[in-house]
Amino acid sequence: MDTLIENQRVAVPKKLEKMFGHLDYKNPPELCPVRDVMSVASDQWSILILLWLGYYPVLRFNKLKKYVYGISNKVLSQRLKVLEADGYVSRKVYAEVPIRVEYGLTDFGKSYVKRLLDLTEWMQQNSPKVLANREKYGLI
Amino acid sequence: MDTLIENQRVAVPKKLEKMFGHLDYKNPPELCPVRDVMSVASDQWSILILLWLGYYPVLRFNKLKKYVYGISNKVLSQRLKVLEADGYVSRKVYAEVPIRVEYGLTDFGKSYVKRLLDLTEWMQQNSPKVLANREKYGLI
DNA sequence: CCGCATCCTCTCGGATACTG
DNA sequence: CAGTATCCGAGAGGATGCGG
Repeated sequence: MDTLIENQRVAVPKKLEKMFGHLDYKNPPELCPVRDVMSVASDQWSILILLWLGYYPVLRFNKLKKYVYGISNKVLSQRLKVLEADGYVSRKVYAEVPIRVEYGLTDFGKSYVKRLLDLTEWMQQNSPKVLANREKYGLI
Repeated sequence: MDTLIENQRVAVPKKLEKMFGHLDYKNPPELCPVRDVMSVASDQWSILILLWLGYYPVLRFNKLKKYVYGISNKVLSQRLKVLEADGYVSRKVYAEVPIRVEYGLTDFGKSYVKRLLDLTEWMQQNSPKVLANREKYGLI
């Protein structure tokens, strides 16, 4: 592009170059797999679900609902279905009475949760700073 | 808790223990700083904005709008305001005519984008797998 | 050029009740 | 117990036009 040269690039170019092949604004978003995958994997509720499933190897529907505080039946089952379809979550049904369904992470899901934990760990460590920033910003 | 012992914990306990102090379902979500910070920092549009600002050290409003393909005026300025308030983004106004406004990352923002890149890099590498999973799931 | 104000649409998500 | 079905309200977000 003509204007791309206007600005200098930051110093971590390798990663970025690779990333922005996909995020290039000339590619319509519906063709960008990263945005596609992201829309599922970085959804607020999905993150919480995945984290809890990372914590407990196996959780049943209502247990999960209790842990993912505030989530509704509808959203929980929606998210679980999508997360299963995308390969993060496994679902095992036991034909007992009453029925028992156990959710867990696939190996793929575990590998994602590992990354996710790095991010949320950062958030946890830095949340005081963010809240302080927000405070300060409000006062100016 | 009584029921916490029912399931075994996964093998990465250190990180998780720390995390789940905050994600404990006994803490209402509005008191959980991680969920709070996350709601801004892992928003779909915010991620794209931050990534582009990580790519170019400085971007003006309309340039940014072009790169973050599909975003509207309203959402872009909303997100920028919040991201600025939370300390990720810097905003510099030049009193020229016509006015010029330059957006960039703060050091804090850069440290977050670094983590973010790990995640999106994972997504980029694994998006084929996700799409394949999704495909397969649909066919069953 | 930046970005707010307005309007209007439309999807997401909450609550509840019900079934295999 | 594990969800689905239905209804409904809130609010996110798109489009546009204007003002600083």
